[in-house]
Amino acid sequence: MASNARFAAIAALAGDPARAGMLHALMDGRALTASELAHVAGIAPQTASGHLARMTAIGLLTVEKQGRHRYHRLATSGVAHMLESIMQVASELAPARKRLVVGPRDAALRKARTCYDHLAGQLGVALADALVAAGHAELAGDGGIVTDTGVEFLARIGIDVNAMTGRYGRKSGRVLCRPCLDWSERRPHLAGMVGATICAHSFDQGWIRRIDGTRAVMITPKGQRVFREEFGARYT
Amino acid sequence: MASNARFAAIAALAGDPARAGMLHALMDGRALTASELAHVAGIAPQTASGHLARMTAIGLLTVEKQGRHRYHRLATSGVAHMLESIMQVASELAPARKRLVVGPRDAALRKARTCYDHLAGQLGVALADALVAAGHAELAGDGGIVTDTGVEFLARIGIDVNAMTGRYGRKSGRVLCRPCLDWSERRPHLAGMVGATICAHSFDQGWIRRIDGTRAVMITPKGQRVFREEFGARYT
DNA sequence: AGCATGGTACGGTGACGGCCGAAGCATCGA
DNA sequence: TCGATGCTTCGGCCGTCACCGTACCATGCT
Repeated sequence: MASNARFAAIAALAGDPARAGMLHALMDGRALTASELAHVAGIAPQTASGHLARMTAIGLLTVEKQGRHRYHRLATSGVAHMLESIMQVASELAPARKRLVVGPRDAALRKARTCYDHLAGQLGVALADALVAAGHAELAGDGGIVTDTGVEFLARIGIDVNAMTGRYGRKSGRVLCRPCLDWSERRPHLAGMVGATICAHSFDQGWIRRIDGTRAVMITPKGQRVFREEFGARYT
Repeated sequence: MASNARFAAIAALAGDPARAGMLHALMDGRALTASELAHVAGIAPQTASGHLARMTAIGLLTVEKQGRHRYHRLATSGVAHMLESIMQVASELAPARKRLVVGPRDAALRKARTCYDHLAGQLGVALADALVAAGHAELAGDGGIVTDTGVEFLARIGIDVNAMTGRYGRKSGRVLCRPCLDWSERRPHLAGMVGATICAHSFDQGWIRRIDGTRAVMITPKGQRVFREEFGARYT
């Protein structure tokens, strides 16, 4: 079939180290400028410009210009999911010895970060674990659901898991969610509609805040209290 | 982080047209010989051999030798899922007008085929629709579940959805399943543990049979009866 | 043993593509 | 209006890699 060419083109775009770095940086769902992306990829701005143009042309990225800046972001959540699944394979295939922490910047990422539109890292996994332990959610490799008590629990905290129903095409009578395997913790955390809603609410309430311009987030004192006492999450 | 290199290497391997063709052919979960793969990719055997060696070396494929044949297959279901998600992006980004049927071989694929370990095409979608319509399953973009009546219904047909529990790491009290977006029908069908079990059972019972050496399957008369009368599936 | 077949190294060729320097546009601030 | 900044286009260099012809190894059949 003809779509094979498209498949190869997309995978090839993701297959260059420089572009992979940019896509990786965009995995937090934010929009970054060409200069920022050039910096994270370690290449000259002209080179980055070319890469970005190609990825935008094929539809992996969308760009919106504001003044003299051009903000690039992942075009769809499907793209984010594709990147996730490649990372998943990459970590499956990684030799077991290669599991060492490389630096303080990495440590912050492992602690808590965003993964496109939801929370990951120790925080993300701990929240997922806590919800499962309390019987508020059920997770398996194939999928997951939020139980009735979970819906109630989240509503009490101020999170309406039905708010984004439309966007995720929910037809079911139950609240479904998607597990997403964490590359640092190697355990599932909450993604999909529910994960995105929790993450957005956490930013809104000031429970978490972005660290400078990275995917890493810091947990505010208020967040510490909420995550530990309300959710019952346990993390170091 | 260092795993970025692995990410890029994997995506780059998938990003070559010839290799993409081979991976695509392996998406049905079967093991194919180097010659067969060279043929579907339209390249010389030596070239294919090199490609296969590289993909095996990085862990995308596994190979088992039988006599003078070497059978290659996708290493893990994670690899299949990665390929799926790339195809998903490729079809999202495809221009709308490009949706034409190209030939009889393609027609067979659209009718019914395997997608790694489960059923896809019109048959796969029709089965999923029928199960949802009967209240036996619930599907959304994020995930899906088989209801209690669904478990009972499938058990009556001879399909034990709990049989493969271990392999899929199910911890939940409910039977979860994974929706997989069909590239030809553009609608979700049943994947994951449940989809794999149904597919395997359908082969066992002689409801479907492979067409020569392709991903396409034909529906036997017995299968026609079962799918229509038992499942209540509607397809042309 | 002898031959055919499936599959794998090796070397050379050609092309695609990543990279940056230099130059050109657009936008913002003074 | 002038300069600074963000970004893009152009041109040329260079490395990488896909490809196949040839040759070589392994298995199986006769």
